[in-house]
Amino acid sequence: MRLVIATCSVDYAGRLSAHLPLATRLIMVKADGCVAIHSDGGAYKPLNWMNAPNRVSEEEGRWVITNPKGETLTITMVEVHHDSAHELGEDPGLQKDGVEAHLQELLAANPTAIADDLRLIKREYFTDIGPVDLLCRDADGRSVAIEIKRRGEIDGVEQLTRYLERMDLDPDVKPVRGIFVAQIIKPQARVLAEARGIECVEVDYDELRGIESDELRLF
Amino acid sequence: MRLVIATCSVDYAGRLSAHLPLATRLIMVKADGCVAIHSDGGAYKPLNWMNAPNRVSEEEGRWVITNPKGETLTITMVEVHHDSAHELGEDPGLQKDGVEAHLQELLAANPTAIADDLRLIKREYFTDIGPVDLLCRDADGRSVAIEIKRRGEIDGVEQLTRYLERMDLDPDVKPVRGIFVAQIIKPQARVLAEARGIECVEVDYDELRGIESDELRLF
DNA sequence: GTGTATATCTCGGGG
DNA sequence: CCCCGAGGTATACAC
Repeated sequence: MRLVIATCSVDYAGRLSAHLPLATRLIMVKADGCVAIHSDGGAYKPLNWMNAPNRVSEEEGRWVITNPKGETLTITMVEVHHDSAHELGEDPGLQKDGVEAHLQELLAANPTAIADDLRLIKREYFTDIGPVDLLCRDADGRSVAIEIKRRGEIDGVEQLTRYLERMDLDPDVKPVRGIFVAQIIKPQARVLAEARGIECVEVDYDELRGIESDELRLF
Repeated sequence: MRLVIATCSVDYAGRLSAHLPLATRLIMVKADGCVAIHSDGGAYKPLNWMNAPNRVSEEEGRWVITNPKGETLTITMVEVHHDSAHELGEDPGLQKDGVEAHLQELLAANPTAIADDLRLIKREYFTDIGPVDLLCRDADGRSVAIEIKRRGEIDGVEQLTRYLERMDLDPDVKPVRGIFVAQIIKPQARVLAEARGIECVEVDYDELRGIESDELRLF
């Protein structure tokens, strides 16, 4: 990784045009060639950047970085205050716990935590407009499409609505019951869901993990 | 801005849990206190971070960064390879051209670029579920709701659908005509839009800018 | 503060 | 390659 502190101006031309007036900034060049220009504040997002793959042409006081789409990032250097390179090596990568996929796994294993008459038919059931998180059947033999979110907002209701709309085109499964499941469901999302006949269920991640480990303990 | 290259492991506990095994990484601390941990590849997004405002407790070989929500980022340092600080000063900030707002301005000034019988009634017309980008009227006196995107995808169609649904509740404006406008409309979005009776129009930003400057030239 | 929409979103997975 | 969905999304802006 190369770290350059320089007084520079920057221009990006690509999906939009963006210009940075002259100021002192950090230019970070990673081993894969990606370049990011950071100011001394404003969260982790750089002011300007160019992802790998790209080609860097480094001339006297002027770097031009071009990617395969023809987008360019031009850095005009007025003064370089610091320039160092560091060997970092490969990164083993980030391990996450508590994302939607885990919630989906737990609920697939315990669909009765959503409604007590559900049994799982398929995880990631593919319609032609996208995958339904869980497809279940209820005690009446009806198909139940379940959309799972960590946070239940309007987007998720729209997503489930699209799937229901699509599945209802098949007379064999129609009418499909819809359930929107999340750790927290925002009031607006709840209103929209219920107006469309979609049930809302809030679940607790830690509690589900508890159920899971209780079941494991039985073996 | 402080730049530290260190062999470290990192743990984040907050909205989810995330762990970084021991490796050599860049730790960037900005003047506003935000901390970002970068590997030597993988675009501009750090592996882990903590935005300002936060509190940093820096002990021997162990940094604990806590934010007001109680989320914590713990960095366990095994070896520090580099540690430098740099005065960058204020950044004048990024100037952008070509974002959705500009497209909206251009189309508000030239609604006939969308359909030749349109005249503008209101930009950012507020319904109680959100703002319609442009509200126009056509030659037949019908209300026309226009949603503008740089890239036309399914989300935008859903958004416009919600507005149309809402506006159709008012018998005085019903039925409202909907037009989805974007520089590029993805096939899926087009299918969904047309299935819902929403027209699709692709526009060219540079061409619109041309129209605009031609009109200015007339004065 | 909540709610809504944008983003050069980034990133990963599947066809 | 594109499409689609998740994200500790972040960020800006209106109410």
